[in-house]
Amino acid sequence: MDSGVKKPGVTSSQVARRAGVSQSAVSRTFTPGASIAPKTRAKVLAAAKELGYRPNAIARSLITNRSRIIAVVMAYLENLFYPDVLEELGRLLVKENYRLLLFTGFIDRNSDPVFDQLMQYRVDGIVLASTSLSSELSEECAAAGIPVVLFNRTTERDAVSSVTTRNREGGRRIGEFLLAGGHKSFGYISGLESSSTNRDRFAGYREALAEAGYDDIIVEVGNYDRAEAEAAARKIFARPDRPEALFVANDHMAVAVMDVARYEFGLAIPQDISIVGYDDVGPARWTSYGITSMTQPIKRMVEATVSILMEQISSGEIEAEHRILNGELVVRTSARLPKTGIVEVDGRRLYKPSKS
Amino acid sequence: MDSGVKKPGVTSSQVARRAGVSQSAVSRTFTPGASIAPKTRAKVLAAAKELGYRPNAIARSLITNRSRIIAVVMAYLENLFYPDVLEELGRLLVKENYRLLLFTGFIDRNSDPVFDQLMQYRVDGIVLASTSLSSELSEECAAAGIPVVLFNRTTERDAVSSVTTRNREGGRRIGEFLLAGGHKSFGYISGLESSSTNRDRFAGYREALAEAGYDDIIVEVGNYDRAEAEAAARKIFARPDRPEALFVANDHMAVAVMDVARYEFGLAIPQDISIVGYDDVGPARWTSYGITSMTQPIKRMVEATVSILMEQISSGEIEAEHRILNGELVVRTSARLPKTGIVEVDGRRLYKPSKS
DNA sequence: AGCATTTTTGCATTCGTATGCAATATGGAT
DNA sequence: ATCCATATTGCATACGAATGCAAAAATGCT
Repeated sequence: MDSGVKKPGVTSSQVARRAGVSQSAVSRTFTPGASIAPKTRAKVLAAAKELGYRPNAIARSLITNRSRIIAVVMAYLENLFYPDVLEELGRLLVKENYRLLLFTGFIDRNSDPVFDQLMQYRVDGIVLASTSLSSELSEECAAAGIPVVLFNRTTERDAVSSVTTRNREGGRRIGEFLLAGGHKSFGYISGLESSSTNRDRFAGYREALAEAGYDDIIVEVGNYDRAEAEAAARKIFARPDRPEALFVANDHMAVAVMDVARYEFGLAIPQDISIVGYDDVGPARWTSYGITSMTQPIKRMVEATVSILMEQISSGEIEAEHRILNGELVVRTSARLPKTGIVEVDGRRLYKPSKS
Repeated sequence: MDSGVKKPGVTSSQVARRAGVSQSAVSRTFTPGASIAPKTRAKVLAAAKELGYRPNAIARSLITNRSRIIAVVMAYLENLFYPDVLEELGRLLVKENYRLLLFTGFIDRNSDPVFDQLMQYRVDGIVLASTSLSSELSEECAAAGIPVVLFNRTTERDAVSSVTTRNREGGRRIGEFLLAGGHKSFGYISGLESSSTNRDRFAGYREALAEAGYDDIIVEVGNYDRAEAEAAARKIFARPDRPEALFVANDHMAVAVMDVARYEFGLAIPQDISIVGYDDVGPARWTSYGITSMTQPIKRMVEATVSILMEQISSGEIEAEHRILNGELVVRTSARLPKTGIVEVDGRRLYKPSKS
């Protein structure tokens, strides 16, 4: 009842004494590849087990100058895409013997406390999902030799790597799909206008439509937010020239838009309106929604992220690397089907037009 | 290009030299409440800024024997309840100047590597959500003076605290609600049968029904899993004596069950069947589902969790504490309404029968 | 100014582990 | 048994910051 102190914990010296060896021997026992005789090692392990010893990662970090911790900054967890990413990141990092220090919420202000904390723990790498970093901060990381990977975002900035999918091609594919479905008027509910992801998706969509002669897209801003997406949907659906086809910048918003369409405007999907989303997130697959959506291959994206980190950590070279993966357009029930171009792969229906 | 080494980073000694003071002075500058003259402090801060110095949290932890890291073990992130919890935990811990080390996936086996890692980082506390801990492990934590809090689960085990809601009363309330709605036959789709949460919810439900003379509840196991819940729903809906009312142990499963009811069995909700869930998770609020559901007050649950941790950390006393909060039954459209007992509070409709 | 307090400072040590180096032990070949 | 190459060990030190202690400086009081 006195205290307020955590119990000290067993140290390598205590184990050493118990095993009748030096502290160095204990250290070497727990250092893979170190020079230690099997017999000594066994003695040490026995003593360690008796005392309940575990190497102190903090002390180790201090001397190796490696924390084996990766900071992950992630916000917007209400979009199931990100929890999925997080779970996969956790899995892979553990496999590489790294720990995941999570920062939720955004890094927005300039001299950010979150960033400070992150640097104080001397993390070995940083993953930024649904968040960016000011240029000063990213340069500071580069200067400190800490690799930074943007997840599902990209930037021109030096020394910051990124993992994305071909958002522009994705947007284009969606445009082509809707055109092939025979639609004649088009709308778009955008994500955050400042995000590269949103810009690219829209650019591709617009290109595809423009090539077919459709230059007027009805655009409203949803900012990747449910409530804003609902508001945007209401504006679009209330128009006399309501579009026949609507691309919503991600599924998280598309779900909300579909509810507005059906329950506030009495629209039948896809008879009255076709809706296409992006991410192929959990709810997109639920029967109530069945959203036709561009897939983002989370597993491969996370693999790429981790591999960039591992590579840069072990080489010490922080040269920006940009991995861009392919997605697929999964066809479900939220949009009218084109006559051709739909193929079935592993039980999923994809849109793969067979042009040159 | 040679290297593979992280840049060493600025140390307190370098700052000290630059500022013309001792290393101690630098340390005291960054230690709140330490004895340092304002003038000296200013000099140090200036020098620190010039050099880009940040205290090394690792080195600090080593000597203070406090990592200011809380380990959070969480699985089952596809249930949006948990990402919500995680976000809130992150927010509160940062406010208390703690960091969040996340472990995804379950702790199942006995001598678990995850647990080892967690102990190696000398975390100051542990939060277990959607996961438990074997008795040996929890005792080991207690012995090491590390507080452990179970989130949304409980246990009889000494030295492990817990935060839950009144699941039994919740189940009972749901039973009463369905009875008041005039239903005559009842079903239950269970969560993990080993979880305290599931046991308590079902116990309360059964009690309420038994008191009204209904002893036969049709039960199928969903294990808190979407696919299993769908299978369970199919079994129940295919019965000739399909129940009029169905309590699904959480919303994550209830969503799946509703889709099966509507799209595979053509059932109208709530005309043909009433469905009630638990958690009041995001999708429960979406118009397509509108699930009548027992709320779990995430914010207050997280507050309780953090406050238990902070208290035990600062006192050094690891005495198991069990906080049990109240939930409310939010009434939406997935279940037939009783004639009385529905009140509106802050725009939400709640079921609050006015019995003694 | 002189003395007593209080505040501020620097010194030296400590936390628990890793590692270069020199010393010692081991094994093999002769 | 002797010698040499190799494997293993312990010693001593370093990592970066916090802190008890004593010395030094600043302040208050008469």
